[in-house]
Amino acid sequence: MPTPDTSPAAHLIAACGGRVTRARIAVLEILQNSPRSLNHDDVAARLAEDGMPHDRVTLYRTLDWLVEQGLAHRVIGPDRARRFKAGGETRSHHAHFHCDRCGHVLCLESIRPEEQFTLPAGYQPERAELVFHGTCADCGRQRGTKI
Amino acid sequence: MPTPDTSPAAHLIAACGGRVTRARIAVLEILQNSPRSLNHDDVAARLAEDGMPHDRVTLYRTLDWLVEQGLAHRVIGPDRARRFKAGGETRSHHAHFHCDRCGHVLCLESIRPEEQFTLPAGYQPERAELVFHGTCADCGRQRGTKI
DNA sequence: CAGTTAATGCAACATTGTAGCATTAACTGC
DNA sequence: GCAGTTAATGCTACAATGTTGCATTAACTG
Ligand SMILES: [Mn+2]
Ligand SMILES: [Mn+2]
Ligand SMILES: [Zn+2]
Ligand SMILES: [Zn+2]
Repeated sequence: MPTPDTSPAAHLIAACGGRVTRARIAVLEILQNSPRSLNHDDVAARLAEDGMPHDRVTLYRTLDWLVEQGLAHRVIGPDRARRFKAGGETRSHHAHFHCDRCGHVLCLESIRPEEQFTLPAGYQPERAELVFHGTCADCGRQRGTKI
Repeated sequence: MPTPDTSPAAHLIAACGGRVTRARIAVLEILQNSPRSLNHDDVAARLAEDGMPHDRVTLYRTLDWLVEQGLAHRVIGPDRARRFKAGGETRSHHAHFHCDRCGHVLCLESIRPEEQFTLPAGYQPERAELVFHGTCADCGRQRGTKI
């Protein structure tokens, strides 16, 4: 029986008013420790590695909850699977880069497409999603290496 | 037994070198006659209305073929279903607008995000997808009317 | 520590998209 | 026009992703 979790992740979750469960702590820490966005399967695999597997449905609900609370954000990608990353994006909505070689989705925090474009009359945009496709820095360096 | 179809759609299909089938003609004309993008179900419903229903799988393959040939293009949207619109987009890759009220996806031909942004060193972008979310011109005009 | 209730696990289902293969129909050459 | 060839279609079964309902568990409360 582990002592009550006092990790930063646990504190963030507690601050939202929800219950601080092992699943939420573990998932949020996995997102926080990953440099790139993860889909449900990625998270499930890491949970299993760490010896705490969870049901598929729990994972869907946990990730949705983290997004609702602003502790994670969804990344739009070309495949049908949703991807997630730690941190909200309501304020700083940034662009993303999808690598066609390794399949990773990375955040481009420096690029914020909001208010960069003038829409035709009548349209009332509330947010913009910008996704680049191509070769990421890692894959561009190691040509020919299949990750 | 209808006479050989000499519609513009049939000519476009013939110019691609593929067989000019009823399914391809009907689907392409449906896309051409729609002001907004359509998903597979939308197209299937219109085909059924016109008295020529087709198998689900045929529709998937037909739409994919039209995109391969450059006669249609895929629209990225927030839901899991792909949407299609007549016309290629290899050259003029434009932005799209997703209306949160009526759910329609519209093309913003005037907005082309390519080469508008400078990426961090190492990234080699090949194309960009830009999607706005908000209220479309129609929904902004007719407040409270549910389409 | 016991009681309350949110969170979880499980099973079943829904949606979207694919693969294999037999059948049909569009083209080709006559 | 007609027969032969083969691309396209229809059908079935399946895969991947996500959702719903409900019984059980575990996190909080006092
Ligand atoms: Mn991001
Ligand atoms: Mn378009
Ligand atoms: Zn890469
Ligand atoms: Zn609208």
